Amino acid sequence: MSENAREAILEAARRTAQAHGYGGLNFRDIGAEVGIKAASIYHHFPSKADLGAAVAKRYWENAAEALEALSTAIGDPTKALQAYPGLFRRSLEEDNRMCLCSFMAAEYDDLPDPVKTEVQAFADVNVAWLARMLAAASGSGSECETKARAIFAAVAGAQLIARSRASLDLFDTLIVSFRESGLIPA
Amino acid sequence: MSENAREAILEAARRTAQAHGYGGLNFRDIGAEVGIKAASIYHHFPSKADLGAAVAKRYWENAAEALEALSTAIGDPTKALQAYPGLFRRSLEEDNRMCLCSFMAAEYDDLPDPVKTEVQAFADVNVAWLARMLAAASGSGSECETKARAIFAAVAGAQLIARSRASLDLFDTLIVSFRESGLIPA
DNA sequence: CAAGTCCTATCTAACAGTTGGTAGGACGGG
DNA sequence: CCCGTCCTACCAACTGTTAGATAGGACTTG
Repeated sequence: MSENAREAILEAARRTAQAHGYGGLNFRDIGAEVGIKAASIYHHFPSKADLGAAVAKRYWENAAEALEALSTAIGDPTKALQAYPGLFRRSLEEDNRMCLCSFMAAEYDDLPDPVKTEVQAFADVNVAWLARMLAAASGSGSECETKARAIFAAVAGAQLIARSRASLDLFDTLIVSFRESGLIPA
Repeated sequence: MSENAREAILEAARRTAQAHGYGGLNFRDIGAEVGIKAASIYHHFPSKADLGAAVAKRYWENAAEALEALSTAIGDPTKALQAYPGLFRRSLEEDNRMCLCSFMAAEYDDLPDPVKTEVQAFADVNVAWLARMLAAASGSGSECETKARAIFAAVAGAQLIARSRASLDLFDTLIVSFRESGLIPA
């Protein structure tokens, strides 16, 4: 139960943070979920800030992997772009949770610096992937990164709004709307 | 100092909530900002939930007024639509704050029911106004409300992302991108 | 007018619970 | 025996909330 516990802590913390944010993280609840006492978590993470940063880092690393998997599995960049919002949909499917980094973007003022860094990395990873897909799909454009940022922001916003209604349908409708307007290539 | 104190409390709570969310609200800090002790706030609001609901309600009421003022001042609905993101920009201008209700949308799981209601009212007010402008601008369409929701979500997302970089420029760029893609009428 | 009564707005003081974090010991496997 | 892992027990800070007191003004009443 060495690396096992660490993994379990990270996983429990991620799930909690996706529903209640960084501020909603607390050692006792995480411990209870893992089957460990709160104080024991300090054996794996020296502080809450470190745990938060570790969670956020793992989060964007997993996102990066998922994006790579998506683009290699689908091949066609336009179709990969169409599948992109599905990743955000999955968080909503998991008990109406939201993207960890969107939540933390809201909490930005109260985040320890190391956590802020990881949150930004998540956005960077997404924008970079989107820009690559856009470039591959339309064969050009220095504005690819700008467009990528717009797609990222819009999808994050759709998730936020849909969450406040606990409605997957609303999320789907919003994405369709983005597609019809031309924000996301069709 | 009767209604005066109540006003001051609401104002301080709004400013705090726009930066730290509902969870970031606490009676002692609000009291200190107003120049009153925490316990005295209970003379004006029976509980934190009530204060939160009052703040959120006033927030969307003010938003509704601002939207009316915008559309009557500008006249042309297309130009009013173009000016819409400016309202969200203003929050960022005020010390990188964000829309109260976007923040609370993230905190949705932890919100008392009366607060949830007011948060949704804010979204409704925005969508209704946007739908009206869209209908007036393009003379038609039952999908106006759908489009309105998409614009609302995208602008909220842009604000969220821009906040996490503390960058007004980023916000402006995102809005321009929405306009160029056709999401917001040009 | 004076005295008594009430209301409003605020205070001090404390409560019970929760938080992040620390100190020091128990215990099992190599 | 010692090291990795976990524990119990605690602390100080902070939370929402309550109880009870106080100061001052307004109203009523003798």
